[in-house]
Amino acid sequence: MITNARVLQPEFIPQEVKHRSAEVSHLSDTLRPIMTEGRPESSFLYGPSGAGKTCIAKYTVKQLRENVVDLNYQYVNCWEDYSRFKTLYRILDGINETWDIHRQSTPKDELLERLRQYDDAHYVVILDEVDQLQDKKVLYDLHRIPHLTMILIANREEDVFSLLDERLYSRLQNCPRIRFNNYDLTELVSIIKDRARWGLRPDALTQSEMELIADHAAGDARAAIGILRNATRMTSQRECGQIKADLIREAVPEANSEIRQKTTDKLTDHQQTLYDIITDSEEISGGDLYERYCSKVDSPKTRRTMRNYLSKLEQYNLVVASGNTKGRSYSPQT
DNA sequence: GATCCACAGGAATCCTCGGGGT
DNA sequence: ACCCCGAGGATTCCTGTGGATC
Repeated sequence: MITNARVLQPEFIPQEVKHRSAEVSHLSDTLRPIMTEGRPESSFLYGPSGAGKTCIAKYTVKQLRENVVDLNYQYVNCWEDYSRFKTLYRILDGINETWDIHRQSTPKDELLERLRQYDDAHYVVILDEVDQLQDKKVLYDLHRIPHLTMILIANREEDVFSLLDERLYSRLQNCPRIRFNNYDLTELVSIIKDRARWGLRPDALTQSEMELIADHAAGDARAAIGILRNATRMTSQRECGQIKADLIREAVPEANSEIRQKTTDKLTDHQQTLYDIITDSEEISGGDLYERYCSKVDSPKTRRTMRNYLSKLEQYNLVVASGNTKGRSYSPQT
């Protein structure tokens, strides 16, 4: 049934993208000075998950690379490379300058210094999930690197801009900001149709099943492709040639928990314990939470550390906190 | 309204780990 | 073998906030 499994993978970038031509041309206009040896501004893409931000950023840079003789680029996921060191390391890695860097042994800001000395083709760096960066100052430093242009990506504008300090804010506040909205139903259907066309046998998926997937994905293309991928896998396991509606419905919770699993995998044992307590208890106050946490683990961390963990869980969209000071409570994200 | 309390979260400091240099 | 250094996590200390109580 499957003719090309690659197109069902989340990181697949298609040859052509649909429904985002305005965003693509806005971004490529911003980057255009590269072609004339100028220095483009950094830009900022924001919008809900699955709205195509990462895909469009990669796609646009890829297009540009096909038209420009020489252009380096690197994709950095700030969720994974959240510290200053890791971010800079990843960026240097994109221009093969890490061959002799051994973790902490390098002097302070040697990495930045090396980037400053970089004097080759223009370098475009995509910083995805930039709100997860621990140290926003690295953005300021990167901003001052010659030949380097950043494409910043985040869910919400204010998550990034509210955390910037004065200097950086004044530099970035006028950068092009490109807003991404959720896909509507027909757009999602046509995205699914393309993937099915590229990756599945022609009769594997009917129009009404595509609409069902799109409906469950609620505007989120990543979710839609996840559902399609899972439904496809389940269908082929049952040695059936066609993806049926009931299997799609079955694939929905699986796709959702797959996405959640990806984030909870990144939690430490202590964070996981806190998360479990919160999911078990529906809603819980900070004090009760700490008590239960202490009774569950051997050597509990301090209250302050727990608060750090909680704000991390909140940032990861795993829990929601309601209330400000006294009487604040935590509940699982629905 | 003054006081107390529970809590949030920023800043400074401490602790630990891993790797290099001597 | 020893010391030193930087990074990053955890802890300590602190200030601020808003509800509860008198």
